[in-house]
Amino acid sequence: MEDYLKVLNEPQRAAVVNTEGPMMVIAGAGSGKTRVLTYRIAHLMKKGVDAFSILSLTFTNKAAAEMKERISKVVGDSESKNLWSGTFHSVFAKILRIEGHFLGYPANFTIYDAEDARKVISTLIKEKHLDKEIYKPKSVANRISSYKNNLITPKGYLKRADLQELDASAKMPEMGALYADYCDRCFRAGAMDFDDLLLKTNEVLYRFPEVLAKYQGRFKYIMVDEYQDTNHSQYLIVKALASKFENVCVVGDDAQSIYAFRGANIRNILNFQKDYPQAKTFKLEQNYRSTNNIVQAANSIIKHNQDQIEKDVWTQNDGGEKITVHKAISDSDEGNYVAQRIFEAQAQNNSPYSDFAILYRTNAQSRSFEDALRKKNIPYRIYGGLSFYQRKEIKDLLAYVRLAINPQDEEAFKRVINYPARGIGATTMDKLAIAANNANTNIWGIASNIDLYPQAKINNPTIVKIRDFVTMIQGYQAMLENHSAFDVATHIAKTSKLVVSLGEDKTPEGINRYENVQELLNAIQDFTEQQQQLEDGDFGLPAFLADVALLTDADRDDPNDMNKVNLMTIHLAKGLEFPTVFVVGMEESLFPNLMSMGSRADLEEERRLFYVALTRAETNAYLTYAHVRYRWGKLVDCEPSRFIEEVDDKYLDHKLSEISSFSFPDDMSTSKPRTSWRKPEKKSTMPPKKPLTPSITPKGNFKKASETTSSGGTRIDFTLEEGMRVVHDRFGMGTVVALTGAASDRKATISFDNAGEKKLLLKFAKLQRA
DNA sequence: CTAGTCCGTGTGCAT
DNA sequence: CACGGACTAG
Repeated sequence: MEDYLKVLNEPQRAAVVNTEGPMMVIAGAGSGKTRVLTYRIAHLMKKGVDAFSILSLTFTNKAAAEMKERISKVVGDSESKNLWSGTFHSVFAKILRIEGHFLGYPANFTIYDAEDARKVISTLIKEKHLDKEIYKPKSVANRISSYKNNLITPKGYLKRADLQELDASAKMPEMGALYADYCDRCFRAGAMDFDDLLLKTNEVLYRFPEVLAKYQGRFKYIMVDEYQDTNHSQYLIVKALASKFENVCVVGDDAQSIYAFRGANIRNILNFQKDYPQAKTFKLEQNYRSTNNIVQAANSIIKHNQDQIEKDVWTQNDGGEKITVHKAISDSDEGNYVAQRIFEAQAQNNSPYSDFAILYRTNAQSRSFEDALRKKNIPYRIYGGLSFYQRKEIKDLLAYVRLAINPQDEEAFKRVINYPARGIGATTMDKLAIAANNANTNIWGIASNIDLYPQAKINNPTIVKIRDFVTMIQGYQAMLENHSAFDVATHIAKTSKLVVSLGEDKTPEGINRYENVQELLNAIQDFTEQQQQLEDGDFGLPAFLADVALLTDADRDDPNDMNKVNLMTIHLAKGLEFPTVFVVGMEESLFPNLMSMGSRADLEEERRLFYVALTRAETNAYLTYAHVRYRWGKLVDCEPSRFIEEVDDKYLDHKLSEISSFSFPDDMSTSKPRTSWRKPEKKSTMPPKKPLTPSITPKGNFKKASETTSSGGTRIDFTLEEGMRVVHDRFGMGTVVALTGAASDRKATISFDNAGEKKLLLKFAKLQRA
């Protein structure tokens, strides 16, 4: 048991031991915030507070899991087990599964992701014959989302003349009706979207005093991380839950508020003192993460913002290297430069690849870095973008699962009713939808009682097909009770013919899709096994599906992904740190993004984003930009970002790319030296670069799941024997203990060095000989 | 009803 | 460029 209080500095210790009453911790970047949160919880528990009465809200589920692990090292496993921690969305989804019935939702309600939500909206726009050029589904969705995050219900909307005017002046007078219908459709499908998870939590807390009392009484201590990124809806939940004991501790940094676009309200942190006049405030200003050079450079950036809480981030760390600024010729040259730096650093210092992070403003920028890293055989992992669970083939299979669990789920129904093709097409779907609207029920209500709705005018052969489909889903439903998630999922995969039809596609993309589905089944198998090992585990499919929609790429952490270069957006990098960070695409209209250059507030948020990016670095930071880059499939000229100039020049080291051997493609007239770079030119200390070929690389179109490595996944091409050493994609190294079954049912029991003993189906497990 | 093809439109970050 | 939606031929 470590003496945790000794390893803390003065303000950190004060924040940990001050357990009673409201308090706010303003934590500068790298100031040991996580440590404070962790030890504060541990400290509470050592004082005898039951973990059961502590609620801890973090930014990612992964952060929550890590925190829990660290806490259990101080107070023990059995103590920390009952701690409630996770993201707002996951914690309150759990509460809504218990309390949602007060609002008329089933416990197994579906969580609609952004795609589902947009499809519902598109359907409504079509049904209402609205002009989809004006009512763009995406902007309608954004508006609805912002209403919800501000707790404006469809009824509330009718009272808000200002909002109605705003929508009317955007030529969307039907916005209110659309919003109301959208809510109805979700409700009749037994579905909540992401915003509902917060909105409905508020609703159930405010409308049902007994529910409020239950959770107020339970959560005696509440901690909220990244408070600067909470929106109004989240703010109200915290306020309601904390109002009995008022032991609420919020931690944040206004300088790192980067989620205004999804409703985060920076005033939540700025006004905390007003909400709780007796609140104590602690400031953590000593940075332990970065070199002095990086800390000071970051300070010099954020100074340009007007809105902020005064603080002085400092460090005792060494000065360190200056930040390298590099101008690349093109986006692919930028990729090559970064890959080359990583290659050299790796060769010289033998640093692990995972020490490096490439951070960009937009997901679309990942391409050139993937290509460059792949060329050099440098392993990497991409976070975000199209995450695994958003892939079409994955969502298709999960749609069957969703239907089995909640047949009311209309988006799932529409997704798979005719996939694989069963002769139920658009015409029939239209008839079903109309019948559902008329009968004020959902599509499943019609389909499962098709005989009761002759007015739907569906012809007999089609009725038979619908009945077959319904029977199939009901069969799945019946299995849920007493079968494991893996059993049901494999059964669904087989009998729905989905996997068969995927397997027929022999194109590289098709094979990829097939493998992704196998990987999903693997994940379900892992889940089943893990749950079976727990004494109170729930290995059913509903438990698996419950928070699948809320998983992010950061939460999927495989041992095998350990030693890889990290590629992600700056947003996703929040809360992380790396020895070496490349902030790439430092160009006007990319970063700051064109969309954010309209107002001071938006621009300040971009600047905070830059601050976040730079403060991820521990020892080395690079800022790179390109002279020309492919955007929308076309070459465009770029100007260096204003943010580079905003960094105090004494912390920077400018390096210019040798352009001599570069010849522009014919279609580019701009061979004029566009040196808008006005800083005094310093002689580059870098070794002269090799002549560059303008590598307009052939687009290798293989982007698999969230990762791609130079060595593709290999099927088993050797004979397994007991005692053999093998490597698994996720579990790492292990020894074969036993082999059972035959053919496609052949299983191996493998004792993994770090992941314990697992029984794996060989047709799924991608094993390699060690 | 299906499957294949073309066209046009958008790409900002994300629970 | 890349995806989804619309259109058209069987």
